[in-house]
Amino acid sequence: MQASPRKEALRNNVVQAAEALVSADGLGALKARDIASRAGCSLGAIYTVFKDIDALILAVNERTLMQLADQLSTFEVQQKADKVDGERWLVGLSHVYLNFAARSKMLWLALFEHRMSVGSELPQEMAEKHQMLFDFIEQPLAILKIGKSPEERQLLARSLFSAVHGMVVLGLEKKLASLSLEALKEQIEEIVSAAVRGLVTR
Amino acid sequence: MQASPRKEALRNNVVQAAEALVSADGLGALKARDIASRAGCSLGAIYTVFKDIDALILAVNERTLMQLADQLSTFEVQQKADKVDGERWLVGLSHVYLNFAARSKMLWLALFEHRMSVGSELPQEMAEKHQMLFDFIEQPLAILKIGKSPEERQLLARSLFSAVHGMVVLGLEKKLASLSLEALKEQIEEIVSAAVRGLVTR
DNA sequence: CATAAAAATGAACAATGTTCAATATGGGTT
DNA sequence: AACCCATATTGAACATTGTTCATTTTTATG
Repeated sequence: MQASPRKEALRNNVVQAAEALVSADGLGALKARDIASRAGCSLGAIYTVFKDIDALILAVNERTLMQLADQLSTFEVQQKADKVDGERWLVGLSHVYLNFAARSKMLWLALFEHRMSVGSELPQEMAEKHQMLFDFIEQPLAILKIGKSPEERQLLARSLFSAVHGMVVLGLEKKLASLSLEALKEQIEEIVSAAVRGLVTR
Repeated sequence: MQASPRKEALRNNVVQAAEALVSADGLGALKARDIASRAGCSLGAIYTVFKDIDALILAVNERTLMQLADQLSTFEVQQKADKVDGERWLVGLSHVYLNFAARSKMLWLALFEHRMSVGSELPQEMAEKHQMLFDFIEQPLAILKIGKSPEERQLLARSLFSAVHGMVVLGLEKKLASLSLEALKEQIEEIVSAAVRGLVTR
C-alpha cells in the first residue's frame, strides 16, 4: 500500500493541523471539525488518511517523541565529547526532559493522556520509541561502576526514567501554586543525584 | 443549602454506581446513562445532585483518596509501634502505594486521568487531600537525620512521592509485557532505598 | 383532602466522531 | 480535444453522549 503524493500531502496537513491544535489547547480540545478546517480539507478527508482520530493522535505523538529523542541525542553527543561523569550526565538528562516537557507541555502531556484513555495496546512501533528513551539512560549508567548486569541496567534505566517522569508530571501540574520551574529542577537534581550516590555506595 | 435525606440517598446511589462503573471499565467508559441505569434513577436525576459529570468524578476520586489514606494511616501506626527505621518505613510506604494502585487500578488511574483532562483547577479541598498524602512521608523523613528544614522536608516528601508515583504509573501500564508486580516492587525498593541512602550520606 | 413546594422525569438539543452514497478530479487513450 | 474510469473528496446523515428544562409526579403541610 504505497501512499500517493497527494495523500501524503493531505496526511501531512492533517497531522500538522492536529499538532498545532493540541499544542495550543491540549488533547481534550482536539475536534475533528477543527482539524479539517485548519488543514483546509473536508471532515471526511481525515478518515481517508487515518482510520480514526486515535490513529491521528498516535501520529502526532510519534512526532513529539522524535523531537524529544532529538534533544536527548544532541545532549548525548555533548556529554560524550565533554567526558562528563555518570552522575552529572544523568542529572543533565533529567533537565533535558524537564525542559522539553515544560516547553512543549501540551504535546508532551498528550503522550501520556492518550495511552491512559485508550484500552487497546499501543503499537509496538511506539513501544520501541519508548525503549529508545530508556537507551539514552543506559550509557551514563554504564559509566557509573555499579555491579549490574546489562539486564539489570535496563530495568534500572527504566526505573530512573519513571521516577523523573513522575516528578515532572506532578511538578508541572500545579506550577503556579507551589513550585517554580527552577525549584522543580533543583528537586529533580536532588533526587537523581541522591539515587545515583546511593546506588554506587551500595 | 442543607441536603435533604432523599437527595442524600440519591447522591450516594449515584456515586456508588459511578464508582462501580469506573472500577469495572475505567473512567473512559463512564456514561451518564449507564450511571442512571445502575443507580436506578433517571438521567436527569444525576444533574439534581451534581452540577455535571465532572463534579461526580470528583466525588468518586475523593472516596478513592480516602481509601488510600486509610491504608497509609493503618500502615503508619504499625510502623510507629514497631519503631521501624526511616528507610524501611519509606520503602514500606511505597509498597502500600503500589499495592493500592494495583488492586484498585481503575479508580486509582481515574485520580490522575481526570486532573489531566480538565483545564479548570481542582478545588482546594482536593488539593488538601493530596497534601495529606505527602504528610505520610514526612514522618519517616523526620526520623532520618538529614540536615533539612521543615520546608525542605516538605519539598522532599513531595519529590519522593512523585518519583514513586512515576514508577508505579509506568510500571503498571504494561504489566504484562515487561514487569511483574513483584519485579516492580523490587525496582521501587531499589530506587527508594538508594535515594534515601544518598540523602543521608550527603 | 387540597394545594403548594420539591423532586424526578425523559424528550429534546447540542456537540462530536464516523460513515458512505454522491460528486469531483486527474490522467491516460484514441 | 473528447472520453472514460479509477481515485480522491465531499458533506449530509447517523450514532453516541452530556446537558437542559418544561412537564409530571411525589411529598409535606394546613
